[in-house]
Amino acid sequence: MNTSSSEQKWQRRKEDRPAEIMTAGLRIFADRGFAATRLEDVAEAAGVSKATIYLYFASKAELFAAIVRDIAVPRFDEIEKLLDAYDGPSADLLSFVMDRLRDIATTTQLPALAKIILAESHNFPEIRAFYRDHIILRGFGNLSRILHRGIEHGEFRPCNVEAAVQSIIFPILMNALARNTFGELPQLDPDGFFAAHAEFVMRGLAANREA
Amino acid sequence: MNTSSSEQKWQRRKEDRPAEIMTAGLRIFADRGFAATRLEDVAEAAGVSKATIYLYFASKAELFAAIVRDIAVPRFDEIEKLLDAYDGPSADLLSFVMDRLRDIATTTQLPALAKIILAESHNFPEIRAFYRDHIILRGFGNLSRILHRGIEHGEFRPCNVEAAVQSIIFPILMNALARNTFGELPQLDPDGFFAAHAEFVMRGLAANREA
DNA sequence: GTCTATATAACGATAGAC
DNA sequence: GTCTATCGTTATATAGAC
Repeated sequence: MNTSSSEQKWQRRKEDRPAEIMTAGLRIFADRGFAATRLEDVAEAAGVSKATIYLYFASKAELFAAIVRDIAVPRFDEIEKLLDAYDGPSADLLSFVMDRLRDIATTTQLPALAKIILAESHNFPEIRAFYRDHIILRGFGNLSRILHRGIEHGEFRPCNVEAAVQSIIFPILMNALARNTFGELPQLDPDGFFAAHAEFVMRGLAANREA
Repeated sequence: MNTSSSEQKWQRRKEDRPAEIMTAGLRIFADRGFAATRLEDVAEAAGVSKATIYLYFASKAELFAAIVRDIAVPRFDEIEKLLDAYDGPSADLLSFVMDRLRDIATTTQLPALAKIILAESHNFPEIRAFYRDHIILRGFGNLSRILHRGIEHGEFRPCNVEAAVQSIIFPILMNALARNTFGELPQLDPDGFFAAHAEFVMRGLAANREA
C-alpha cells in the first residue's frame, strides 16, 4: 500500500483524521449495521490503524453517534434558524420543512442509520438514548412548533399536535426505510409520494373554512 | 417439565407441535432478532429437540415466515372478506380497517417481527421476499381497494392512491415500531395517537364539498 | 531533542466450532 | 462443555513535526 517512492509509514494529519474515519464508518455502518461492522475494517478504509480511531472517538458507539450527529445537527440547526426568523404563512413554512425532510431522507444516509437504531439499539442502549434525545425529540419539537404556530394563527385546525407530528413525519421516514429495505418497489417511488403526502398533510391540517 | 406421574420422556403430539414451536419461536425471535435466535433455544422453550423443529419447518427462515404468516394471514383474510361483502360508506369501511390495523399493531407481535425484517433482511433475502409479497403488497392492495372505491363513489377526493396508502399505514406501523424501540415516550402514547391519526386521514381524503 | 500522532501488539470478553 | 478465533479496547513503542 505504500507509494513507491516514499518509505514513510504514516503522516500526522490530526485535522483530517476524524472526518476520514467518520466517512469510512458511515459507509460500513450503513452497509452492515452496527454489530457486524468491525472497527478494523473502518480503520483500513480510513487508512489508519484501529488504535487511531480511539484517539478521536471513545468507543464504537461514540463513533456511531458522532456520524449521526454530523449528518443531523447541521440540518436541524438550519431548520431551527429558519423557524426563529420566519414570519409568513404557516403552511408555507411547513411545506418548506417537509421539503428539507425529503432531501434528508433521499440524499443522506440518515434513513440507513435510523434503521440501525431500530434494529440494534436493543443491544446498545447508548445509541438509543442519543438518537431519542437528539434526533427524535428535537425533530418532533420543531414540527410541533410549526403546528402550534399555525393553530394559534388560525391557519391550521386545532388538533392533537403530538399525533399530527407523527402523521406527518412517519410516512416520510418509513418510505425511506422501506425503499432502503425493499429496493425500488414502484409503489414507493419518492417523486410521486412526497408531493402527494404534502397535499394530504395540508388537507389534514386545514382549518375549517366556515362562513 | 414432566408431570410427576408419567415416566414418558416424550409424547406424540403431532397436532400440537407446530403451534408450540411457533409460539416459542415468536417470543424468542421478537426478543433477540433473527440472527441471534438459536433454534436450540426455540427447541428448549418448546420442549422439543432441535431435530423436531426440522420435522415441521424446512429452515429457520421458513419457521420465521410461518410465524409471520400465522399472525398476518387470518387478519388479512378477515379484512378481505369484509371488503368483498361491504356495501356502506367508504369512510366507515376505512375507519373499521384502520381500527383493525391498530389492534394488530398494539396487540400482536407483528411490529416486532416487522422490525426484524427491516433490520436483518439485508442478510436474509428469503424473509424479505416473503414479507414484501405477502404482507406489504397485500396490505397496500387492500387499502388501495378501499381508496379507489371511495374515489369512484365520490366520497374521497381523487388522489395518488399509492401515496395515500403510505400516508395512512406508515404512521400506524412506525408508531408501533417506535414504541417497541424507545419505550413509552409520552408522545407515542397510542390512545391519543390513533384517534387523532384517523381524523387526520379522513380530512386528508375528504372530497371537496362544493356548491 | 522534545512532544505527540500513530502503529504495533497484547489483553480480555464473548461467541462459535467441534 | 471445552477450545479457539475474533473483535473491542488498551498499553507501549516509534516515527514525524518543530
